[in-house]
Amino acid sequence: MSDVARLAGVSIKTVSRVVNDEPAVHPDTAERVMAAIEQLGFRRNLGARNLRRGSTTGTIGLIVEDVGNPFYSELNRAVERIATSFGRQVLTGSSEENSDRERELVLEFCARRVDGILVVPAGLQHGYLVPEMRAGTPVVFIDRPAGDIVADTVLVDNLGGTIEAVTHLAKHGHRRIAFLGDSPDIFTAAERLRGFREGCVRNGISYDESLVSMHTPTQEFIGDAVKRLLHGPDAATAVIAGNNRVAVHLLRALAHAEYRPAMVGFDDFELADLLDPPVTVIAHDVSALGHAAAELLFARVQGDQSPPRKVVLPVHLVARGSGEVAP
Amino acid sequence: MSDVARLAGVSIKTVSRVVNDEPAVHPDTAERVMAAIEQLGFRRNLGARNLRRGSTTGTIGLIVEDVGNPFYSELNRAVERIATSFGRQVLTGSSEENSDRERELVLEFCARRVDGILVVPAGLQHGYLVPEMRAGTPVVFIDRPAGDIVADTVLVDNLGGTIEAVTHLAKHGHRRIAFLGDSPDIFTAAERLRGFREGCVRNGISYDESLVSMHTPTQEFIGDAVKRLLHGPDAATAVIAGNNRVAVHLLRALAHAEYRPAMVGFDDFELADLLDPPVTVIAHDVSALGHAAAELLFARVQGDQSPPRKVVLPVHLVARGSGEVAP
DNA sequence: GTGCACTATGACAACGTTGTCTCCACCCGG
DNA sequence: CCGGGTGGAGACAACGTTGTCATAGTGCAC
Repeated sequence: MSDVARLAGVSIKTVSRVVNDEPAVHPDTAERVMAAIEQLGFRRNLGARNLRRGSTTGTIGLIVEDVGNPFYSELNRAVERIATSFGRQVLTGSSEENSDRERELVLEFCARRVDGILVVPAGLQHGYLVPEMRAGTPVVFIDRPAGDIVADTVLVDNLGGTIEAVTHLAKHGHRRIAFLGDSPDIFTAAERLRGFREGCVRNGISYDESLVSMHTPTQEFIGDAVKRLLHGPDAATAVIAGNNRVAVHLLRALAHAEYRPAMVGFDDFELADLLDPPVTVIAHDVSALGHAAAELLFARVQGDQSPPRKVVLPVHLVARGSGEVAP
Repeated sequence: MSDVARLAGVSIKTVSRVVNDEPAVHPDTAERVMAAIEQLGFRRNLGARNLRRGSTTGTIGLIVEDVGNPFYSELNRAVERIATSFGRQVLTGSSEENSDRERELVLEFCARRVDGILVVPAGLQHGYLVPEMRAGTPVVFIDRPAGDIVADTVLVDNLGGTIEAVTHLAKHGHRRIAFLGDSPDIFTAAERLRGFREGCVRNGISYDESLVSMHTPTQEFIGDAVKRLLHGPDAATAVIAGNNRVAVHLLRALAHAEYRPAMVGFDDFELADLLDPPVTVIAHDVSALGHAAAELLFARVQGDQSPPRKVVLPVHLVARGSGEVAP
């Protein structure tokens, strides 16, 4: 900046005035300055600017389990859209379902003085966030609630969705329904299992724990579960996949099976409609999830001091075929 | 920081020493300082630190067409992995295939003093990058080359891949092959079309322009193309989808067709193996693309001054069924 | 000619850090 | 008792900006 000032024969303050479009600069001077800027390829240093002005950095942080998972990348996109409309940029990070990594990312983002943080929490301990939030960094939890603090949260109706799935299968005559969920440490997985149980009760089906499998989904693990739960004389005639990862592995495990149970998945996914049979799912609007969370965050950024809010977004069953077959 | 210093009864420089783990601080003093930090919830301001030290900001920028597209989110993930290993964080942005937006994002990132930029370019004009690159911000182009400047680039073998696709179909007896590509303004689309043409020549098939359709893929447009190219007496017996978006729309358009042509897609995608028939694709390792680009970027960040490099990653055909049917 | 408002510009401090230099107290060997 | 080394700590400037205030020059009404 001082180089530009020297070249243009003005003070550095005048350069500042020009780059900030402040009035009260003579057009000729402004032009000289612009020329110097052009010639030297000057860009103002936003870091220094933010420091001096004490203003916000114009960035927000987004922490998800894995930015490469289509579910989270759709969320990412929705968040980015809102951020852009508020003139902010997005720092992203993958926690890999590891709470230490989550914490590391959050603190790093705070040190960078992001204007706010959106997080799909991996752990259940969020006390470390209290000083940050008190220091004025708003935090909104997405898809899963905070472990041990009260904070803004946007969720989907996991319970209602799974109940609906069970009811749907029961309506088509199924009495033995298996549930394959993600690790029970994950809020959504636990909640959906709760919904499964509740759904059984409401439909007069005795809840059978031996038809439930909760584990981080890998092809191998799901394959084993399929062998165990969907074969033999007492096999389940229908299965619910607890999330999109489980669903994909399950579909692959069933691909060459002689017998295909009825199936409903939680979370919609691309091409579900083109499979044979098309996959019935409990769908929810991931974009809406990101949208709502980001809107809430920016309300906080702009000074909204109202009590922490909890938003629960609706889900709906999309019947495509796989869930409508009789036992 | 001065608050911490006051509370601990030391100078602010000593606080700095403590937070930076510098030696030559008395353990008792350090403990007092730590306690004060804890009590006040102090976090050092990374912006100010970077300003003072003149060091890098520890961030890199990644610009893709759409962070929500699974192809780019996988790329994003690979980039993040490398960035993390270098202790950097990633700012992401979607250009939406709009070169003005791309430019805006790049300049914004530069103003934030990112250590480097990875970009899947939307436009063909990159002169605006010259001052930035001269100022020391390395830029690596991913998936598509820079329009009018020489710069590091990582591509996949679009030409070879499409030739292979044509050859594969020809080997299975097809002589009338349609090509559905993305907008010809996009480098990869144009390059794959070139490969299609070359593939026809090499296999003694006369290149028929009426069997080619190049357009931003929408369900409607692909549906029309299918009606036009794959019906009637002179219809194509096989079709090549120019990228993953085209493939998905094409599959949907063909889902309920009475006649299914043979098909090969460029870009692999999830569940391609579970469709009926499973989709034969020209696959390439998207993670490797991000990996290679990020590695190259960090080499530059760390001072590698060698001439700009152009890396072309191999592709390979994955025969799954859809491409192995006779006319 | 004097006073006043107004325009265009500059000097300087400050944002929150850290690098450099200096200072003081203490210990040790001679 | 003195000189020199060492360990611990502070004063100060500087990073690249911008907000505040001051200044010089101009035009205009009295």
